[in-house]
Amino acid sequence: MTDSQPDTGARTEGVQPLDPAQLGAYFVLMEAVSLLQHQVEQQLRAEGGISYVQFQLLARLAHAHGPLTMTELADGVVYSRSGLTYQAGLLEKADLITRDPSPDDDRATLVTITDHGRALVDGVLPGHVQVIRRLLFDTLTDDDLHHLGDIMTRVRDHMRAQPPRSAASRKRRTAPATPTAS
Amino acid sequence: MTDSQPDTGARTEGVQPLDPAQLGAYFVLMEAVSLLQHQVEQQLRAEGGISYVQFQLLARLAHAHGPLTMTELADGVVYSRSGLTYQAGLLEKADLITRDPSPDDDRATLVTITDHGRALVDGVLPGHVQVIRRLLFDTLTDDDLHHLGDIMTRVRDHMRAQPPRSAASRKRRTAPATPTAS
DNA sequence: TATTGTTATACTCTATAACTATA
DNA sequence: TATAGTTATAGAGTATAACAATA
Repeated sequence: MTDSQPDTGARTEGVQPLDPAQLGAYFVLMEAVSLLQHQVEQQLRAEGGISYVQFQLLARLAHAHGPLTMTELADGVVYSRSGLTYQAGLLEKADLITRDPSPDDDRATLVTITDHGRALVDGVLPGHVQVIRRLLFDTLTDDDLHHLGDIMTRVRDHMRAQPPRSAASRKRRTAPATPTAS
Repeated sequence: MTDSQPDTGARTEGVQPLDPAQLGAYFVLMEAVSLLQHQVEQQLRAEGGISYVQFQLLARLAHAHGPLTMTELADGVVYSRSGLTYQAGLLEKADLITRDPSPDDDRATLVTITDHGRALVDGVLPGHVQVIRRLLFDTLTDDDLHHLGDIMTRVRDHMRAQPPRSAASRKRRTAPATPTAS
């Protein structure tokens, strides 16, 4: 938080306020997911010694058919290149992944999950599933479930299709390079 | 991440795996909200110089009719007492809140939002609303909206009613586990 | 020139434990 | 004894900018 307040006055004139139902839905969504994230982090930390970000990276690698480049791996999980390098460094040190130069593109790094990494994902998954079933699915009907999946898929696709907001849009997803406008 | 892997073997035998629709809905939910959180943080930081947590605290105070104690303020927003003290310190330093001893209970601290704090919330809200409308509500029908709100309200209430999971349940969560009118 | 990835660095945030003071 | 809050401190994570190497 900066001491002086940045431009609060971004062309906000004439903005229609959300109706209470919309605002309420938004806040409840954020609150519920925040609680869920917290519990999920606890479970992953306790049973696997990893964060949710690390779990996502490992799960993505475990699900892929072969190695992924750093850029492919980052997509949607981490929002800065250096952030991914940091996480990859931790995962490599823990022998959960390996990094090797790509034969196709000498700039690229290929990331591969190790047997140890797969074992960790497999070991952690049942407990993970238990948590999300207990917290999320126990209160949902089949109809709720499908509606939720449908809604969030649409929302996600919509957000991914959006041009990176802050003007300078040339950079790809991994590095929005948003110059803290002020 | 620890070097040695903690107990992965929490009684996970016989756990029914989630079906693909459930797992998919879960992952999409987490991904979509993560993207949303990121965009929202950007907007708040750029236009108000505050984080989402700080925005929540200020919004809660602005919405309340009077001052709140630290404990009341923490509810659901922050998961450790020291975390709240830290955030309150920042907000106080920026003249967005004040902290005073409570006349009713000499152990308690009463937190009050300042005019500056209210102005900040008011100034930041239109842009905030723009962002969530553009990212979230533009793709949702009225039916989606109500279903989403309904679902997440149920999920939140369910999670708040859950007993603190981690075996050693001695410590009360920062949150008294009481519904928040929305 | 643009892209891939790493490094150095500074900063924000969170959480545990020890502590004070009051109920 | 239990609760409210603060402090000290340590650790995890993130982002920016500068950099090297390749396409």
